[in-house]
Amino acid sequence: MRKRLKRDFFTQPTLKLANDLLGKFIVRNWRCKKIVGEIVEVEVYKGPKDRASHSFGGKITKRNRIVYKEGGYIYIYLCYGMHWQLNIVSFLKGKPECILLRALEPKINNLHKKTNENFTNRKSYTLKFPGAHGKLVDVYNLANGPGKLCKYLKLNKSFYGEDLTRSKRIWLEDRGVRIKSSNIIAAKRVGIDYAGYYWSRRKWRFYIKNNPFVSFPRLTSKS
DNA sequence: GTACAGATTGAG
DNA sequence: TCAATCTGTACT
Repeated sequence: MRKRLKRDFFTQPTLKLANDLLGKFIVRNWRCKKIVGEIVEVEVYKGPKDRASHSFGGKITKRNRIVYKEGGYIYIYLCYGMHWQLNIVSFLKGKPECILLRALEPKINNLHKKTNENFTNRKSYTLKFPGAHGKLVDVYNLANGPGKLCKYLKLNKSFYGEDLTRSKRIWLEDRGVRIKSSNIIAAKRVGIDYAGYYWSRRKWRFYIKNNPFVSFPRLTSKS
């Protein structure tokens, strides 16, 4: 089952959509190949009340204007001058809310077939496969963070405003995976302590329980 | 025009 | 623990 997700999926209320995104597949058409990943970790930004959101206070800028559209568009921006961050605009037109994709479980063709010859199974979480230039790449470190995720999917500024329901180079699919709510962990968002006690402690980061592909952010302060 | 901080990452 | 690297935003 491979069903492309349509507008009605993306216009769901943001917190509901965030939970529904877990287990969905993101597909990137790149040079006649498909780069695929299963979404395993997301984070909600619910402006204009949310102090951590780029649309806090109803602010509209050239950068964030896309989040005022209805759900299904891509909001992508550069962070720290070098890392792209992929967000999916959610909910209704005029509601500036979005969901940051933080980690994917990469789906690589013939992963298991190749395992016998080229893969080395070391510790529990170090599965490796030969990358583009013959170099060994750790699958678990390929898309376990918002910046690395964009690198894996080969995304850049040109995807700003891309419509996930129509685009020929990137879209989302339902492949029949269902994540039970008891297997979804809600946690504090990452890297937004500047938003103050109330907003930074909201548990709007969601990830699949026990999934080894989620990001492991360093603890900068007490959790 | 200028100053500054940031929804991160990988190296030391 | 720290620097890389650039753009939006809020000032002068």
